[in-house]
Amino acid sequence: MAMVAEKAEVGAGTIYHYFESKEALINELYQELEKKVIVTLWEGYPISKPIRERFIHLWTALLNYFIAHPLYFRYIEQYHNSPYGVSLRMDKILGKTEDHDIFKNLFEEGIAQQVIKNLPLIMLFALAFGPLVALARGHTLGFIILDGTLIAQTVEACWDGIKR
Amino acid sequence: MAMVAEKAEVGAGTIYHYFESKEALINELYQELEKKVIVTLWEGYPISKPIRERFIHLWTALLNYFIAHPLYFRYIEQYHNSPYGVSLRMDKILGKTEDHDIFKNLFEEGIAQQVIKNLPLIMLFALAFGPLVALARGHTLGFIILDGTLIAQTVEACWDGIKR
Amino acid sequence: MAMVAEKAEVGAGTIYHYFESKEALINELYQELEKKVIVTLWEGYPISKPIRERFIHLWTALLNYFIAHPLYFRYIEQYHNSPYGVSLRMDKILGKTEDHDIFKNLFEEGIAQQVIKNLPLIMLFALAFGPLVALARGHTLGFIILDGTLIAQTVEACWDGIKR
Amino acid sequence: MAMVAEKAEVGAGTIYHYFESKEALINELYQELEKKVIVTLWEGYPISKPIRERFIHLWTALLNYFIAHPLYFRYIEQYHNSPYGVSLRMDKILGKTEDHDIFKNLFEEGIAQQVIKNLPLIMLFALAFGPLVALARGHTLGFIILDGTLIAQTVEACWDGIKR
DNA sequence: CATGAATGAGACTTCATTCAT
DNA sequence: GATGAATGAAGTCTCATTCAT
Repeated sequence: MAMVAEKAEVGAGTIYHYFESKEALINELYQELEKKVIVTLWEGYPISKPIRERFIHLWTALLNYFIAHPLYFRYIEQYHNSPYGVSLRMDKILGKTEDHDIFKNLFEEGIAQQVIKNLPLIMLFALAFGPLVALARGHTLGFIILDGTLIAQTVEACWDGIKR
Repeated sequence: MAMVAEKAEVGAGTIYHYFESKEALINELYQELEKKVIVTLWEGYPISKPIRERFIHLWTALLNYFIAHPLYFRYIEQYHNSPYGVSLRMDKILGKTEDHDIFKNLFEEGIAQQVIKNLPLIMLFALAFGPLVALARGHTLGFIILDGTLIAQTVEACWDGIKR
Repeated sequence: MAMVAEKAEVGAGTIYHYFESKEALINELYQELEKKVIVTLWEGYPISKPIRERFIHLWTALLNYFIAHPLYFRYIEQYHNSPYGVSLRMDKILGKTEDHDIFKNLFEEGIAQQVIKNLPLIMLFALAFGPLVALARGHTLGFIILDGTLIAQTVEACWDGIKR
Repeated sequence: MAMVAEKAEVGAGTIYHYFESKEALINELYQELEKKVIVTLWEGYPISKPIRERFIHLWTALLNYFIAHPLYFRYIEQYHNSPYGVSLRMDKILGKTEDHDIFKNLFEEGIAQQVIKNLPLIMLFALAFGPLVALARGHTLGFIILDGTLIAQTVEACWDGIKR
């Protein structure tokens, strides 16, 4: 908190006018970032195009967003792997938050159209986002430098993983 | 450290006869776990079978190991997402540790035989292990219950992701 | 102070237009409550009746007032047992405040008439108000429920303590 | 806690090896003081003498103890008037602690022998200890200087208050 | 070797007070 | 006069590490 206050150039106590506790600050920041991600996903979403194209759009948009905002990505990831994030996680798995809905709907439609493998949603999430997160992390930590070609190849590979 | 000492039923200072610091303890424990994982991967490894079968063996063995030892998995994952893990990670990417070699060799052979997509190794790792980690985490946190069928389907999907 | 401002439905800073400091607020509130107590004591004071009857009136009126206004009592008691109250207390002992005067005069008259024990005033105060405060506290905290009979018995007992 | 540590000439954290929290420290200290008080009360207790003499012994011993240990008295009193003390108080009223038992037994015997007024125990406590506490406080704060004569007169007056 | 009491920097949080609007 | 955001010292507590026994 001391560091946050210093970066914000305010007194230590000032933070507590805006956030009830450290925990509240962490949660609210997470939710703010999540909203931004959702907005990004919807931008230019080809709603009437085939499943595959829509998937590629979403996946690519998400990865690009994380690449463009490495701090956001690190924060979201740390949050997910922290005690703060666990309760929220349960809700998400149960489909209570908006951002998962985009993918959830896409996957369900894909299954119905027999374009996507008939696997539990959670497996499809794992197949689609597991690699994405691994890549974003690798990029953030400086292990890979992702360019358009690589991203295109990888999203294609992910599609191969989930498509029928 | 106090809790570790208590669990170990030794005095707080005793730890420092065996480990130079908390950081050293954490690192050495990680390396110990990693060795165990490598041993597991080699058990029953079908060294002369086709790439695909070998991949399926390794992937399945790894996931099963994590499912059987959720505490090991949690520790390894936390370690990777912590400051302690970052330096080590660099070394790995550069191919300095054994466990990556198994996969590295497999992937390189697969690329050479034109069975596996010609992507940078790091992308293949992401495509293969990203989903695995996501699944293991979901299982550890109680969000999914993985059975043999589900695992078989998922490893197949991962293979679809990396195969040519 | 924040809570006071909220209860008063004013801004936090507004308090400082009316009171110089927290300490001043506390002291002024105490003095206001004390005035109210004194007014109560004088109500229906049987000025021409015997010492005993006057004592019983005052004692009973005071206890009843505290029972009727438990928040006032708690405030007065806390004040007395706080650093704020100590300086004021010195003055009182020295007879500088009005409310003690009522009792002081009564006691002095009682001593002169040889109706009350010839003890230092401060002992008489202790004998008369010590039990009263203990009772009021017990009532406020819910340990006793005082009714007219009990109060009458107790004031009689207090009189027994100070009478010759 | 900082001041406690300094007085004890130990580091701030050291306190927490001996007491789980500030609250625990406060409670344990209180209980220690209470034990000392009880020991004092029993010293030279004239167990086979009349009620009156026993009462005078106990009352005088208690007051003398408080006079001799003003810091103990201040601590005990502050404790009683603090949130820490309230829960304990309930138990006491219900007669669960030893020190009240001495007086409780004495009072009950006195009531049975028709030597003491037939009032609820809590009133007798108020009549006996209310003045004692007031005196001890006055002494501690320097408002009175108590000598043997004064004490003897006051305990007699207290006895007048509770005796039949 | 083993112990565990001691350390003290640093973490989160509260709160009386100020001051620009 | 009124506001309430800002302040920062001070409070309680934690924890990796040391060292005399």
